[in-house]
Amino acid sequence: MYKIGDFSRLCQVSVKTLHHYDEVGLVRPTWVDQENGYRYYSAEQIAKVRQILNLKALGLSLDEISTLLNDSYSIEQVQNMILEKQDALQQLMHDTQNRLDKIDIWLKQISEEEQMPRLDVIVKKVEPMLVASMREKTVSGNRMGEMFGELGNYVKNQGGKYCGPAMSINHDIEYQESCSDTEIVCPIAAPIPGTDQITIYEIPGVEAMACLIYQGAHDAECDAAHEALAKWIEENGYRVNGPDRLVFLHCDDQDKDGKAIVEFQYPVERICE
Amino acid sequence: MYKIGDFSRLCQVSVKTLHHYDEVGLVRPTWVDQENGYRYYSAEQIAKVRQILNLKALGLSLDEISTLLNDSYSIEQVQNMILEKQDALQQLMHDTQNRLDKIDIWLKQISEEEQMPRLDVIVKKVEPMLVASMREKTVSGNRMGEMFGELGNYVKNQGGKYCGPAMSINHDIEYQESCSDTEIVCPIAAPIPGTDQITIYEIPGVEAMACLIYQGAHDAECDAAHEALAKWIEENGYRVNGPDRLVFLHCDDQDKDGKAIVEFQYPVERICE
DNA sequence: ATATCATCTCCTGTAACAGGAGAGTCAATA
DNA sequence: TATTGACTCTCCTGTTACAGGAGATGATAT
Repeated sequence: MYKIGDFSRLCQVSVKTLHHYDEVGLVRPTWVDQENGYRYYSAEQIAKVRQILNLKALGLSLDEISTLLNDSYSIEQVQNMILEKQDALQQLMHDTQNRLDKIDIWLKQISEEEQMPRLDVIVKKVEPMLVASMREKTVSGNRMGEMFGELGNYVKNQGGKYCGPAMSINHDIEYQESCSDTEIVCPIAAPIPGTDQITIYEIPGVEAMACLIYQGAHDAECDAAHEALAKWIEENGYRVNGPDRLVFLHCDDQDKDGKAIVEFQYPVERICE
Repeated sequence: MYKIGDFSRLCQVSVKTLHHYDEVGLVRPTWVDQENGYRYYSAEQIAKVRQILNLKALGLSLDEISTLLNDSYSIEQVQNMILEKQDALQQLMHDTQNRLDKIDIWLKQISEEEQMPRLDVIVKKVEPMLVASMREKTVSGNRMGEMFGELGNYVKNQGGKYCGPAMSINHDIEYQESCSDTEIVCPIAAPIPGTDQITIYEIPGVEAMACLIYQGAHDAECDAAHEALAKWIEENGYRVNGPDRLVFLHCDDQDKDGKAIVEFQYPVERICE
C-alpha cells in the first residue's frame, strides 16, 4: 500500500491527476482511511495507471478509456474505437498541415513585401438561393443602377420578399471596357412570376468562394482591391472557376459615388487536388 | 447598421460568437441601443471579423489575435508570433504522427493476434540516483537474497536513508543459466562511506526506459512477461542499449516465492533516428 | 391585438487537470 | 513532549471558445 505521493512517483503522474482520476471514477484507491481521508493505492494499480497513460497517448479521452477498461468490450468494438480515433487524428493532421501551409504563405509574403499580408480574404461556402434576375449585355454603370431600380420595383409590386443583399454577376470571362454581359439578381424568399426580362430561378451554391469586402467609392482603389483578391487567389493555390459576383452589402443611395460596401466574390477551386 | 442576426449571417459566424467577441472586447458593436441593449454593427466591421477568422485559421488564440489587432505591432513582432505558432503546429504534427504510428502498431497486433495488445508497457525517463551497490558474478537466487540483506543492514548501520525501492541490474549481455554478473543497488538520500564490497556512487539516468510491471511469483509466467516486454520493444521500433534492471517495488518477505511486484526496465533507443 | 420572431442577460457545461487557500496529519527530531 | 517540515485533505478558481438554454423583453407582421 502506497500513499498518494509515493504512488504518484511510481506511476510518474501528478497527485492532482490521481485526485482527478479518483473523482471521475477511473482509478479508485484500494483503500481510504475514513479518519483522515488519506488515499492508499496498491502496487497492482500501477499497471492500470499505465494502461491509462498508454491509451491517453493514443489520443483517447478519459471517458473513452473509462468505458474501454470497465465494460469489457469485444475485440471488434475496440478495433472500431481505435479506427475512429485514427480517422480523427488523420483529420487533425490534415487541418494542421493546412494551417502550416497558410503560415508558409504568410511568412513568404512578409519577407518578400515586408508588410502585413491581406487578412480580409476568406474562402467560404455559399448556399444556393432563389433570385429574381435580369441579364443584359452591354451594361454601363448607369444602366446597372436603372436595372436595380426596375428589378426592385417589380419584386416589390409582386409582393416578393427580399432575403439578402442584391448582387451582380459578371458573365464575361475577360474584362471588357465597353461591352459586358452582366446579370443582376435579387434574392427572394418565395417564388414570384417572371416576365420576358425578369427570370425567377435558383442560382447554384458555390463550394468555395473567395471573398473580399471593399468599402469606398467605385474608383481606382476598387480595382486595386480586385487585383489584390486575384493575387491572393493565385498565391494561395486556388483558381477561379466560374463567374464572379459583386454583392452590394450597403449602398448609400443619396449620392451615387459615395460610400458603398461591396463584397467581391470569386468561385474558386484548389489547384492540384 | 446591422442587427446582430443580419451581421452574423454576413460574417458567417454565430450570434453567440459575436456576443463572445463583444464580451472579450475583440469586436465591439459600433453602437448599442441603451434602451434595449441591442447591438448594432456597421458593415466595415465585417472586414475585422474576417481578419479574426483568418488568424483563427492559423491557430492563433483570441488573446493573441486581440493583441495583434489592437496594439499595432511591428512586422518583426508579428513575424515572431507567427514563427512561434509554426513551431507549435509542427510539434503538434509530430505528436499526432506519433499517435498514428502507435495506432498502426495496435491495429496490426489486433488483426494478427486477435487479442488486445499489451497496455502496460510505458517508456519513461529515469533520473540518475545515488545508490549503495554490491556487484558479484555467479549469483544465484539465494545469494541475491543474502546480498540484499547485507546491503540493507550496512546502509542501516551507516545511518543511510532509503529513498526508493531496491533493484538489481543485470550486466550480462546474454542470458546465462549458471554464471551471471549481477549488481544490486539501494537508492539512498545522502552519501555514506563505502567498503571493499559496497560502493557508493551515482548510477546514470536513462532517457528512455521501457518498463513493465509484473506481479506474481518468480516463475514461468515471469519469463513470459520478460519475453512480452522484449517483443514489445522490438515491435515498437526500439532497441535495447544498456543493462536491464529489476525494480523490487514490493516484496512479501514472509514467503520467498510468494507475491512480489517487480518492474522490468530496459534502457532503449529508437531505431533509425 | 396578437403571434412570431429576434434579442437581451445570466447561468451552466465542456476536458483534464493546475494552482492555491486553509486546515488537518504524519514522522522524525530536539 | 513539543516542534518542525513534509504530506495530505477538501474546496474553489481558472484555463479555451464558445454552445445551449431559461426567462424576460423588444420588434415586426398579420
